[in-house]
Amino acid sequence: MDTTPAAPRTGRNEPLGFVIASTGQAAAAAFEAALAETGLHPRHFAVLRGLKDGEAQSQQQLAHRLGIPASRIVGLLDELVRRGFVFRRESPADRRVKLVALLDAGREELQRLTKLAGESERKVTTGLSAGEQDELRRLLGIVYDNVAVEPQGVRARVW
Amino acid sequence: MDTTPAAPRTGRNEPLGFVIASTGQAAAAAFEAALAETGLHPRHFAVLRGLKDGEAQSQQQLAHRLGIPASRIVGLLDELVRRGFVFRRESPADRRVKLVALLDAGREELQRLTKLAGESERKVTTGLSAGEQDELRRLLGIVYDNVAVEPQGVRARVW
DNA sequence: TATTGTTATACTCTATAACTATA
DNA sequence: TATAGTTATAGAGTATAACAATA
Repeated sequence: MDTTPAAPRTGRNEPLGFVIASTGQAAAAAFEAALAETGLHPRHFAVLRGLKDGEAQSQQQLAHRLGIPASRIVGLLDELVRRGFVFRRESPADRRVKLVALLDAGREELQRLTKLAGESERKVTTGLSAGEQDELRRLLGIVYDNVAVEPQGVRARVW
Repeated sequence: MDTTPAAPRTGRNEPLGFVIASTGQAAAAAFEAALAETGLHPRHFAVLRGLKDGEAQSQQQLAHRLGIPASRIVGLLDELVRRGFVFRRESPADRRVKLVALLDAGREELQRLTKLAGESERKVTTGLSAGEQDELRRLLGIVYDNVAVEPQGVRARVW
């Protein structure tokens, strides 16, 4: 017998909030699936992107900029260091601080992930004209400002 | 010093997938917050809605229809029974089966939750004309069909 | 005393599978 | 044997707070 639960049909009169939430979840899941072959999570991608601007920076600067709790950035960086994508070194100015930056392998991995992200983005936008994509962005921006608790224009960290 | 992490600014060139995902998360969080005063989770709301059509039904029918795993419906119903919103009784035809249905208090609670959901929905749609809401629905429908793994038109359960 | 990075603890969530009582 | 409902267990994920080193 069929044991898989039948999800509710998309009633045309489901609340818009529900439609947005479930579409958002599906999009996030699709992106996570797109990265799965690398063994990395979207958050690792976010960290690598946060490091791409060259200059070595402290872990806390990085975490703060990405909206990642300080206690969580450690594990993410551990994994990236373990894979040889990132290195840590002591700050000469303050020995409490660890400066982190990309290695060449990390730059390559970032390219690879960016390519996968682009494919995922293309999948998301299939069938939407450039104008429709702009319109969707605009409408979601309005919704976001309506519901977000954060200061306006600041998005919660999903990836 | 400021310890709250600064979330990344909504760059206008963030991938659309990210914009959708973070907006979806914010919408879901807003709805959950709207229900918080009742002490119930959006999933309880979904269960009550699933029961509103009167006829008593087995827990598994209900779980299957809502896309909730069988082992999870139990706890949700426990809470609703505890609050006097729902009752369980043995099926006369098959004593393994428990039929569940709304009590009057459950119907009242459902109304209350529906009202809160409506307020949340109004908050989501503030500043959007009816036409824009339709357009947003349409565009998200395209995206959903692009990325969803489920059979088309079937939405994952968020609430 | 305060701060950076780190680790440990405790807590929530959830999926899985075991278990019971019926069929 | 199979099924409905239930419960137990284990694992992932995460937030919080404790901690060591340094300022």
